Amino acid sequence: MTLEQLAIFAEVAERQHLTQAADALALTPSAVSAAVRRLEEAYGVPLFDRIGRGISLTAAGRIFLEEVRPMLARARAAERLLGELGGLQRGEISVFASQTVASYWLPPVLMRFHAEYPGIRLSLTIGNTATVAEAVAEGAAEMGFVEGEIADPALRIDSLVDDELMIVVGPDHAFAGRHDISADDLVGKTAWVLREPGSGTRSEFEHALARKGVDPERLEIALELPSNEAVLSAARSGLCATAVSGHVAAPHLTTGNLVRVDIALPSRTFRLLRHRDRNLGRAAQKLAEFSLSVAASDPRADLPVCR
Amino acid sequence: MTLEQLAIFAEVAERQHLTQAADALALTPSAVSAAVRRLEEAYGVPLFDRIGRGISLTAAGRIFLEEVRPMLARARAAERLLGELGGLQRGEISVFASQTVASYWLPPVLMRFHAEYPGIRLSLTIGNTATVAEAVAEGAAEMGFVEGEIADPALRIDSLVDDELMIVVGPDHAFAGRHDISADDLVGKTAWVLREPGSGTRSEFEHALARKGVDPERLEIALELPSNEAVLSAARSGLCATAVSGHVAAPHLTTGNLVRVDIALPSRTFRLLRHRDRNLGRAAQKLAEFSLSVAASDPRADLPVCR
DNA sequence: TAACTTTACGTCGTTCGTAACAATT
DNA sequence: AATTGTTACGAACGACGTAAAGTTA
Repeated sequence: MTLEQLAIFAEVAERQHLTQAADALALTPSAVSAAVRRLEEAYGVPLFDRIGRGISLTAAGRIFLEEVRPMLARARAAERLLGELGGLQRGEISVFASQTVASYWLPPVLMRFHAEYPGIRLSLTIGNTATVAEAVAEGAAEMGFVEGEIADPALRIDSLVDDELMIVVGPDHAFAGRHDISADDLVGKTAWVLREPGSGTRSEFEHALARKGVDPERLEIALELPSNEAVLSAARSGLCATAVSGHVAAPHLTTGNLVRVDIALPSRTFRLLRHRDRNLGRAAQKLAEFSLSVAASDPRADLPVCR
Repeated sequence: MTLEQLAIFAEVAERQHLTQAADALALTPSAVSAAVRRLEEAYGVPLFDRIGRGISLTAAGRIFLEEVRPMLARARAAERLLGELGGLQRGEISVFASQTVASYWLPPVLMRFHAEYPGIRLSLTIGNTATVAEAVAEGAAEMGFVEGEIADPALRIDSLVDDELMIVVGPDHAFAGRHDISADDLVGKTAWVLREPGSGTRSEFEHALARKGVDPERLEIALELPSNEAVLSAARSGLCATAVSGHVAAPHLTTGNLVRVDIALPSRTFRLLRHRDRNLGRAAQKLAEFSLSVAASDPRADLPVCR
């Protein structure tokens, strides 16, 4: 039983006229006749009565037609879907990303992509760097976004934008506006509100301090909070300093709610992870290009006041 | 896009293993590989990633698989249906029949058929002789049952059983038990309750009387009733006579509720109508044979006391 | 005669299997 | 070395079109 046979059968059955059906199908009456006969003989069921010089459905044919019609509809739907999957009209992309990039840099990229290709469903899963890399390697994610270093031979890695870890304070804080803050001032001269231990931001900050010769243990930590927005709210009070990703701080710096402290911390890079061998669908490929071009257009576009 | 291609795709997709899928499909890996490739190239959509020495679904492939699975299920259902339509497990037979045969002789035949082939749906439509013949000629009915003569070159006609028109009265009626009733006695010696003008029974009765030299107009008609059971109920009172088909009267004669008057009226024949050229499905053909054999087994089987 | 379906037959394209090949574990 | 997927190629099969035949209105 072939889809073509069924389509031919349906066409003939609905027109009750073999020649007209043949025209509609762009076939010769001979081919149509043969196709119907094959279908009938394969199952031993007469579907049409050859009556006089015409043909008309048998009872079995009528019943079968009821089954065939919705089936052809499904087939056409599947065919259309397959075509759309090749184009950019339909699809589903699974993206894994680590905390910061998922929360700050990525959303506007995804939204812009969605605006351009509304038929593509995007699903974003947040995980740590290892989780993201594993998902991409296994194929659970089409692509991943992480901050920081990663090394996996199965992965193809592209740098996107630089992210600066920065120290911010409220405008009323003693550090605000000053350009002579040294690393040593970070201990004793201010209280700190930081992300919780285990978070990427916290560990990066501590490593950065250590590289500057400051023992993180000596910081006066007033509070540990489990979200970026929480520590920023605390800093806004002017009673403490905090350290966050530049992408996190950016919107607050532009409004003047927060002020950056003029101490350089090492920057890290957002990276795009793709599988080395696995082919991306056209949609996913487009999203990857999208991310790369957004990143390339201006690595600092989202950090207008970070200098 | 072929059903076979889809089946192959689904098999490979579900096993994530081309060779195993090939075994399951009784094909060579080569054929399976080629089939998948054809499907992919026809629509320009990579459905599998060839990764290492294995293959795994792409995102597009996963989505497509969700569409393909229910579709293959439908296809298999249609295929099964087609097979069953050829056998006697499924089907639908439309039968047209005229009043008397539809109401009395046919039902037990249909019930016996149904008991043997419960998967076959029977639909019975009642009409007059002309309606029935037309339905069969047009194909609206697989077969028809009528009483009396019919002539249509498109129809194949078989005689089934004889039906006697008979005069019946209640046991208290003056005619009951008498064997010396003549045709002339039918006028003036009893009141009549008859089926309405236009019914087959009424017109046949009047023609029969006319052939016996009795003017139907002279009958003392007390009441005209539109159903066989109604006239029989009236006759049971003993106050009138009536004329009905032997098949209609039979059950009442056996119980003694009614008595037949010993006057011979011409008999008519129940006939089976089939289209001369149109092929019956196996089920319908079986039903026709069924009717013929029931009729042949004993033409009087349903008329035990009609003599 | 005209309309319609079917049969006969040659041709072309598709799909299959065998066998060799390439790549991975 | 064994497993797995792919390519090359020849053979079998199926479907199509042309042309002719059979049937009916």
